[in-house]
Amino acid sequence: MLQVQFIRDNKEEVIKRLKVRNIDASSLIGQVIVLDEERRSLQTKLDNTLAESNKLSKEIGAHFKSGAIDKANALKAQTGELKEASKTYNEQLNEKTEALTALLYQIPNVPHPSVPDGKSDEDNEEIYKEGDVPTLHGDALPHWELAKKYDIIDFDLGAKITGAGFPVYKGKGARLQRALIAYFLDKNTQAGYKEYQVPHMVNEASGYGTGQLPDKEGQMYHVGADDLYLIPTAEVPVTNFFRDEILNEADFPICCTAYTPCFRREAGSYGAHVRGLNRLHQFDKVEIVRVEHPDNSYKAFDGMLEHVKEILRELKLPFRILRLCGGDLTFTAALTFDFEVYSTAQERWLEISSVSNFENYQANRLKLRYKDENGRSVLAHTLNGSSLALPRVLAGILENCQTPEGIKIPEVLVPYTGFDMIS
RNA sequence: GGAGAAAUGGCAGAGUGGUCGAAUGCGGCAGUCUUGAAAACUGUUGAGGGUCACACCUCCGGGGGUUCGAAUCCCUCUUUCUCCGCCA
Repeated sequence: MLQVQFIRDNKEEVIKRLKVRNIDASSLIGQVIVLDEERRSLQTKLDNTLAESNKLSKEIGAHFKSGAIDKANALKAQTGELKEASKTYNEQLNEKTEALTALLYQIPNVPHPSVPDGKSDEDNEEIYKEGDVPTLHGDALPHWELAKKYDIIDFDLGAKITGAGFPVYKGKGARLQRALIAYFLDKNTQAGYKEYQVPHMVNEASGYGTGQLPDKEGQMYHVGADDLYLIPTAEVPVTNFFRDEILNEADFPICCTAYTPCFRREAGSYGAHVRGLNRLHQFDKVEIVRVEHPDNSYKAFDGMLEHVKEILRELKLPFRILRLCGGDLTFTAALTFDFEVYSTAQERWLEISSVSNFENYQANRLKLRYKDENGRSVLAHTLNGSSLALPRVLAGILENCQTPEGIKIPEVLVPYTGFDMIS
């Protein structure tokens, strides 16, 4: 969430920049400022009451010690009123604080100045394109047909044992998945990201920390008996490593990578665009997460883009990069670039990576800070990106690398798969 | 799953109702000494709110309670450790 202090100091700027997201936040912002003033005024009243009460208690103690029981009891009689007052102030203060927090949760991150206006994904700006779209043979198939033809992904079997959106990978398909995971992790660790294996369920506090809760509750699978959530992305457990931490400047940069399955309920999304691997309830992803000094976060962001580019280049997949417009930007991000691979057989672009800088928006929820040179606690910046999401990369490979003889495995993956052709 | 013990500042560890935001040691930082370093010595060193700055307030695993007053007593939750059971 945004810092109240920041909102107070930059009221007009915040409203102006939130307009890029097509929202008029002026009323929300106004309420925040009023509530914060009320909150602080109550805090002062409470503090003063408590101060008086503390003072009396000390005097009572002193009187008891010196044997002046009468004086002590006389003072005791005075404390009741103060106690009542502080109780009332405290309740009011809690109400205000809760109301303020609830409001702050409703305000999305302020977009970076470079974020273009726009309403939907159609307004995203293509800023980069690389790779040649292959010319496929006449019988080219979409990946779900190829998956069936070569018996490498079984959607029906997944539906039988679990439900729609939970595919079973078989034989060379399973091996190719494992190869991609290993390859991505190797690329990431070579680039300086530290590898982690993390729990696939998180508690409520972690959900709040990265912003899945309270708003997107319905998008996560919830295990009621133990009140845990299946992670929708490794971003959640990894970023929450740093919840309530105070780092040193020397700790930067912090670069993490983790492979996890990702679970998403994706309620209400059906139709042609979710066919096959395009949208799943469970999929695999290798994620990169960075915690950075605010001065360095955009440089780190560029570095992440280059890193993802390098991987796609090695896989020889045609891709483009989009700068998301205000309307398509996720709630917590200040700037997001999406990577899309061109699916030749489907004749459409598939999103395979999303790289975002959250600036200090997540850090404020997480209370993730560092000590600056003056010894002050300052919020750090967090960033993350997919490097990469498996299903659509797999779809891209299957569709773009198909030949009449079979699927030709990209060269860099062959050491991982142990085969160069699926036929 | 059953029985018991515990949770205090970066770490270790005192503190069982008032003068405790908290002894002491280690670590960190600054200084003295030194050509420099080490050692020694001196000082300093948790977080949040609040203020122009002070003052002041809150925080001793989380939440609630008793009391004029709680790190200290009570309830509850969580976590850790030991023993038993089960188990990949």
